[in-house]
Amino acid sequence: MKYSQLFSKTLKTAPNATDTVNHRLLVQAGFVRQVMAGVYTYTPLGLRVLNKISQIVREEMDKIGGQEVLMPLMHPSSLWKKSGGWDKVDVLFKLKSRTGKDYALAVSHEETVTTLAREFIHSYKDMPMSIYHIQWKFRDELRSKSGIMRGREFLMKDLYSWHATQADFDVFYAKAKAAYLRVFERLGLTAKVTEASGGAFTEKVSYEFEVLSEAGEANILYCQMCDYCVNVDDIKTYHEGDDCPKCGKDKLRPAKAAEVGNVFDLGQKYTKAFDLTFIDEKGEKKYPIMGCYGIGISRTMGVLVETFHDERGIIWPRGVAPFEVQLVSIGGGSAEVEERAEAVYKELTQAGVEVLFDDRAEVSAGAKLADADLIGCPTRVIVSEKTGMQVEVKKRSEKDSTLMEVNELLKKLQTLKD
RNA sequence: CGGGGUGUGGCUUAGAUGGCUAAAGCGCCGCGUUUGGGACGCGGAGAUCCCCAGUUCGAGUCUGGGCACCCCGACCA
Repeated sequence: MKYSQLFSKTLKTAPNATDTVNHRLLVQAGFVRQVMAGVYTYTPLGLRVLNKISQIVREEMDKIGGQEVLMPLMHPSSLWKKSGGWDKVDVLFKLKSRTGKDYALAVSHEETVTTLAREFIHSYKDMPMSIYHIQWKFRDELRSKSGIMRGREFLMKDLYSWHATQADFDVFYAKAKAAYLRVFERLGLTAKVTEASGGAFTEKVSYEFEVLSEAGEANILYCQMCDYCVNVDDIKTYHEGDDCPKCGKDKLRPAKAAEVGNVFDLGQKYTKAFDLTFIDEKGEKKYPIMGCYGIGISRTMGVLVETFHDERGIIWPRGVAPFEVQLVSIGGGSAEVEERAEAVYKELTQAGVEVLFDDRAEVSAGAKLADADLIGCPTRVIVSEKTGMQVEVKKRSEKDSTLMEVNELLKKLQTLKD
């Protein structure tokens, strides 16, 4: 992609009315635009990141046997009346059709998915089964905030699983937790498995995946010697300074964190409410055990910016960057530099490298470098009169740059991929 | 939903006590000079001053109502 052709452009002056780093940088660098409170448009640049996060999540869900589906945003009110959510869920958006019928916008998809599963799950042989989708959710928050970290509309991956026995559920639950940790590791984030309440979903303990962040809303207590972590807003048993209940080797420390994922043991709550039954080996009719597992895709994008940035801009981890390389030509007056940069662009692109090529001839070197830092692609490549037949390569996260041949650069990029 | 704040070209803002053609920087268009950390000159386009009422000879400015956005809190399937 050539910067001159790119739909979005960077802003020189920071946007007004942005409370958090992710909001300011994402707007300034041109990844998102706010449409109204808590609702955002993702530009081509922003959508690339969202898609990369989705893809990593998708791969890990597929690995544990999840099958991707796509369920709708708009639901009939009957679905929500059946579960009680129509009256109980205060953040539910409700709407009326022209003929006066009631509909709801998806807060989540337990109702829809359980209804769907009734069609296909009839026997213990149909389980374990898990399906997921990546779809927008709507929640009528009293106050959205923190940029894309708490929107009224947000992208979420939600997976649902059904099991004939609790033991089978427990096996899958552990697999799902492990998959979540792999997702966040691939995203470059350290997520703590955190004990929390099940909210309106279940009486049981649920697990949240929390990333330490000042922009987060969760208050957690965690142990630095082991992986113990608890959400203190939900579970008030522990206090700051208490000995770790798991390893006992350290005192619990308080921190702010952002919830990027969660897993719930729903038991038979929804299978009973929607009368989803199966026949077991003995011919007896039973309700499956159900689990649900969410990852906030758009929130995670915000958390990534909160986690990876400096005073100049965003520093995207390799796996989620909109482009792997930002190629900058300096000395735009020179036809020779232009030609060489164009050739490097072609060579990298043809080798399968995703390149954002700042081909603007009339823009000063300083402006281009500042924009490259702001947008935050992991690798910056400069072609100028100084670089001769080589290119200057610098990591966004590092200070020093190196001159090298394009071939060397390609080899290096390949190594990073593996 | 309670409290506080803000609404002026695409963006960031200035416009005391009401007054003449609404100002600047950035961005945009044209011409020229520039090109290793946000260059410069000259010329130009672009504004229903959030909306609706009202007060007044006269409203971006005052009054009332509404809407939107932001912050703090509450809420957060």
